[in-house]
Amino acid sequence: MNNWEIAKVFDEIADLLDILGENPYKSRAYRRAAHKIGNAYLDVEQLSREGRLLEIPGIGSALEKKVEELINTGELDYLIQLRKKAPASLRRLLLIPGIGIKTLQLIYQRLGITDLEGLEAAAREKRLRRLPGIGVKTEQAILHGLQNHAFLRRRMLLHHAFAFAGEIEDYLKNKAAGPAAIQAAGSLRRGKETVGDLDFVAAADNPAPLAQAFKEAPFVKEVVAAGEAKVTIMTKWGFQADLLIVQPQLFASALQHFTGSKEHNVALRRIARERGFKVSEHGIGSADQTTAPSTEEELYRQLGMAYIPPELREDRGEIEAAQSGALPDLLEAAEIKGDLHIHSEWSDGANTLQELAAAAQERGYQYLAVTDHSRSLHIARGLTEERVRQQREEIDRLNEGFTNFRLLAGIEVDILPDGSLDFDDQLLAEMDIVIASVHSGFKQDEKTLTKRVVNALRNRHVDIIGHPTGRLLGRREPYAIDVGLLLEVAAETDTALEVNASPDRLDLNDEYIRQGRELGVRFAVNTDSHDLHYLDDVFYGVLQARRGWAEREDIVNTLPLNELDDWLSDR
DNA sequence: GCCGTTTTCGGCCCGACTGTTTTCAGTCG
Repeated sequence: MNNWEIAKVFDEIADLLDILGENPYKSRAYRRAAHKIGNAYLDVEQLSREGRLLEIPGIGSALEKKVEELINTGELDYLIQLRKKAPASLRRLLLIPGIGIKTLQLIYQRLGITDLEGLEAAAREKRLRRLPGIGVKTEQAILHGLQNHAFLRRRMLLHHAFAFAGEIEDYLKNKAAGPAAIQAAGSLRRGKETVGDLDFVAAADNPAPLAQAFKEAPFVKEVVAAGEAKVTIMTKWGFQADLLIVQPQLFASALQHFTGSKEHNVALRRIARERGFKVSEHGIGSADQTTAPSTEEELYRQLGMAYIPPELREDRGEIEAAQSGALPDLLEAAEIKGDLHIHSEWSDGANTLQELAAAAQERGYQYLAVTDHSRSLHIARGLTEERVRQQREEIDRLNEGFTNFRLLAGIEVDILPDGSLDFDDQLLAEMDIVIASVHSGFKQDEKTLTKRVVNALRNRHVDIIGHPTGRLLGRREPYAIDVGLLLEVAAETDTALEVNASPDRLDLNDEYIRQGRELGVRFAVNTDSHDLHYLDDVFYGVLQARRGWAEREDIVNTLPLNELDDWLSDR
C-alpha cells in the first residue's frame, strides 16, 4: 500500500469523525497525518518495515498501529466501523463551497440528506431555509454551488495560470489608483504543476479604489466576496481570483501569508506559538506588540530559521531543514547551460537546425542537443538510420561556424514494446547523446513497462530517459511503472532522468525528483521543444526541479560543455 | 490523536468575510 493510498484512508477517517461530531482535534490529527504521509518523499511502507514510522511528525503510537494494519491487511477495521455509522456519500457534500461540517451535520441530522441529489432536491423545494442558521441566501448559495461544483474543481496548467495572472496584474497595475506593489502569490508562486485559483497581494495606502477596480474588472464574471482588505471574484475564465490589499509596510507579511501553502503556514504558526508569539498577515506579534518584517527573509529569520524559497513551502520537511541550516541551495534558471532534448524539422519539429542553434545562442546556451525521433515513430516522421547520418553531417558542418557553442548530434530513440531500442548499439554509439523514451505500449502492465525502461537504463549508450512516466497533465495518467526501481537503476548506471519542462508534462514530478536526488540520481531539465519558442519552457522545468529540492549539481545540463562531454563519454 | 525550550495533561493556527442575528457562528484559505 503506497503513501497516497494510506493518506486517502486517513483523510476519509478525518471526514467521518467530523461528520460524527467527534473531537475536532482528533480529526485534525488524522488529517495532518494524511498530509504528512501523502507528501512524504520516503516510502511509508519501507519506513514501517524499518520501524521508523514514529519519526514522521504527527504519527504517534495509535496511528503507527493503524498504518501497520493497513500495510499488513490492506484494510482498517476502524474505518470499516466508522463507515457503518455514517454514509460515505456524505463526504462529497463537503466539496460544495459554503457547506462545512456544521451545515453538513445539520442537513444530515434534521433532513436525513446523504448525497448530492438529496441536497439539490431539498434546496429546490426550499426546505433548507427552514433550518436554524440557514436562510434564503445560504440556500441559494448551495444551489449555485451544486451547479458549479464539477466546474470549480478543474485546475489550470502552470503556463495558463501564469498567462492569466499576467493579464490580471497588468490590469491592476495600470489602474489610476495603482498599487505601490502587486505580486501573484499562492500555488502559482510556489510553482505547483497545476493551479486551482489565483492569489494576488497588493500594497496600497488607500485600498478602496483598488478593491473597486478589481470588482469592476472586465474579466470578472461575479464578485464572490468583498471586504475592505480582501476581494474574491469568479473570473469569466472559470476560476476564482483573490486580491489581498495591505498597507505597504505589511507587504512582506501578506505575501508570505498568501503564498502558503496552508500547511506550511499552519506549521509556522505552531512554531511561533510554541515560542510565545503569533504570526499572521499582519506581522509577527507578541503579547504587547506587533512588528512588520520588511522582507520575507526577515520574517523567517525572526522565526528562527533560514529563508525558505516559495517552491519548498509545502510542509514537507523544509521547516525542519531551515531550522537546522540544511536547506538545499536550489537550482537557478541561469545555471542551465543548454537544452538536451529538442526536435527539428528533420522529424516533427518546426524549425531548421540553423534557426534552433541561433535561438539557443541568443539564450546564452553553450550547447543544444538535436534529438529527433527514431524510425518507428512514423506519426512524428521518425528518422531512418540513413537520415540520422545525413543530419549528423549537417550538424558537423554547422558546428564549424560556431564559437563557444555546439550542436550535439542526438537521437530520441524509442523504447519499443518488446523492450528493445529502435536502433542498434552501433548507431547509438555514433551519437553524441542518446535519449530513450516510451512512445507506445502505454497500456502494458507495470512489470513489462518497468522492464522496458530498466533495459534502456542499462544500455551503456543511453544517456537520458525522456519523460519517464509518460503522463500528460489533465489528459493522460502516468503509465504503470515502478519509478522507485527506475531511480535505483538510474543511480547505479549514472543515467540521467529527464525533468521534462513542457508544462503539460512536467515529468518527472517533484516528489520523484526529491526521492531520486537522495539516491544520487542526476536529472536533465529539457524542454522537448518542437518549436523554438518553447525553449522558454525551461522556466517551468526549473520550477519543478526546485520543488524537488534539486541543486545545480543534480542537473547534468548545468555542466559547461567540456564537463558535459566528460559525462557523456565516461559512461 | 499528538505532543512538550514554562506542560506527560491540557492544550491544539489565524484572520477575513458572510449570513443570520442582534453579538456571533460557520466557512474559507
